[in-house]
Amino acid sequence: MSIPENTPAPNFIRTIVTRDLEANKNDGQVVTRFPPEPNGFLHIGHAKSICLNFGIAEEFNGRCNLRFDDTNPEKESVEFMHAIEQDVHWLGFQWHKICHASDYFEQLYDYAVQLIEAGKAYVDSLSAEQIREYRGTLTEPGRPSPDRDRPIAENLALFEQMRNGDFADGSYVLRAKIDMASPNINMRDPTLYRIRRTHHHRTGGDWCLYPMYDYTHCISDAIEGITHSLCTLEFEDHRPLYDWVLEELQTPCHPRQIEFARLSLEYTVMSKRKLHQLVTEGHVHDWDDPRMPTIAGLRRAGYTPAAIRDFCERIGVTKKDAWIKMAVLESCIREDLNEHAPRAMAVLRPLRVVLENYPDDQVEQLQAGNHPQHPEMGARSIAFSRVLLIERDDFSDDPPPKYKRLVEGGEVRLRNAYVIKCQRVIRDAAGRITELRCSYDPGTLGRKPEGRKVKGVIHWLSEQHAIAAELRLYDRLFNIPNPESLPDFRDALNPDSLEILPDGRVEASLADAPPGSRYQFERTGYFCLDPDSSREKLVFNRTVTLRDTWAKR
RNA sequence: UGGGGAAUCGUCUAGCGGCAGGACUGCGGACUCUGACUCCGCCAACCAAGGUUCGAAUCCUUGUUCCCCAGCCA
Repeated sequence: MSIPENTPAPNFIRTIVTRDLEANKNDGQVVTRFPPEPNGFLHIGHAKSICLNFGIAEEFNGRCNLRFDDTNPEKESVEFMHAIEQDVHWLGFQWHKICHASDYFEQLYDYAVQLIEAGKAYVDSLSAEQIREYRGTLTEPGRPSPDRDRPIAENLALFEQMRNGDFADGSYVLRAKIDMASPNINMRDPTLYRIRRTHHHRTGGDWCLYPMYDYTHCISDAIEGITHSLCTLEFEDHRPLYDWVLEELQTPCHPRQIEFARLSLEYTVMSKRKLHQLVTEGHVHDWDDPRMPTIAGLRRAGYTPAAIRDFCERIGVTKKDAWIKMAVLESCIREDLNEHAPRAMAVLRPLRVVLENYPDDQVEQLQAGNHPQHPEMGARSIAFSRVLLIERDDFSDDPPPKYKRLVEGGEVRLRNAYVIKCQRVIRDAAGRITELRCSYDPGTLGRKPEGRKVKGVIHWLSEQHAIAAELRLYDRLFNIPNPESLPDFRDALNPDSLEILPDGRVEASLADAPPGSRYQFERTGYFCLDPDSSREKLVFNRTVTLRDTWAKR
């Protein structure tokens, strides 16, 4: 795993920060921030930003704030805020402090007054539609609003009245006075404040006037003494506005905005609007559904913070629009879990095996190592008896070439136990296999069989000792790499993204496993105990399958 | 002939005038009481055309393709 200890891979932002430090900019300080809007759960794309911002701060002995960009109360909530805090923390990062743009509302208001006094902002009575018309198009310049040259004193009075609630929602806005002919549309007198009589989750009913992102973000950065303000590519055209506000206001600190490419992951969607839709329309169970690309979903699926951080390191940071394959994420979690997850045996789709030459009333406690490469992880006992359960897939009455598992008349090794031979196949009236009658070779416990080679090894459970478990098998949520390319992304939803196996069995040693614990069920995949589990019924989520070079053939 | 960005193996990424390297994937093989892991090997790239230079992925010119922007969202 290539996380904190190792030197991180070079990227253009680290290069910039290193150069700034060498040039002794910002008094040798590095201060970053992760600025989510609390209007949804964090997803793997946010993890990239979190790892970048907290990672840069960590690497250069700086600080990173967690700042909530809570300027649009209509969509935000404390619930989302808490979920975000939990997720950042779970990823293993510690913020220097938690901040809220809403904490700066008073300062922001004062700064706006300064802007008005300097003749750099005005109160506009144009409607939203009119503002759009006046803005011009990509190829044609805009026209000035009739209110553009409103006298400063009048602007001041009006702005105060806006704050006092004297006007209806939407009747007035405060706009920056920049350049209606700018080729950059963001500079055509952008809106700074709008009137919204909405309860804010932190300031309650204190305000009916809320600042816009472009105005709020740069000032918040300046207030917090941010040195490097890292954001995604779509804000590149906003940088002139970011700089304009801070220059006009002569703030004590002027952070440098640097843009990088957001994460795009194949077979999922990343837009919050669409994730919202998946939840509210019931295509998934909740924000933490293991099929969701949210941090909470990945956590519930069994992903580890280390794997997610490793992933963010592996994908790199550039300005190029890139599509990351799901295989990269899966490789990260397999690498981590292969190393750290204890092994156990589980039978997903049981098939009964009766050992005809094994005493009816005998039970042996066999020892099984918890990790093949790490004996220090210990071992546990597994009961062995006359009636066993094996995986249905591990027997075939029509084996393909090179099939190494059990066939009629053939032998197979039971993992951590004996070699058995299939004598007879029992079928029901419909011809479906209901049971296998086998014999075991008592001389093969911990020993190779004599005079022959047994290639196959399969997992098993003693029927009377195994405990019931529901196994939830997850697959990709969408069946095309880029669902957002469709007119309606929901058309690409994978109908088989969840398969529930209600009649699975797991070994008894798992009876007291705590929710969230992760295991490798040998030969089938990595699983994580779901919070839906109860004493009566264990529920496991499949995090990811094992690599399977056989299945690929 | 609006503005802002980006182009390197299939994918992601390193490179900063001097042997195009790594990761994921794929394909062979070895090992194996997990068809896992591990190990060995292989396939595979500088968007194009010019120019500068002893030497160009890198510098210059001209193209091409892709992405973003016309919220009182962030």
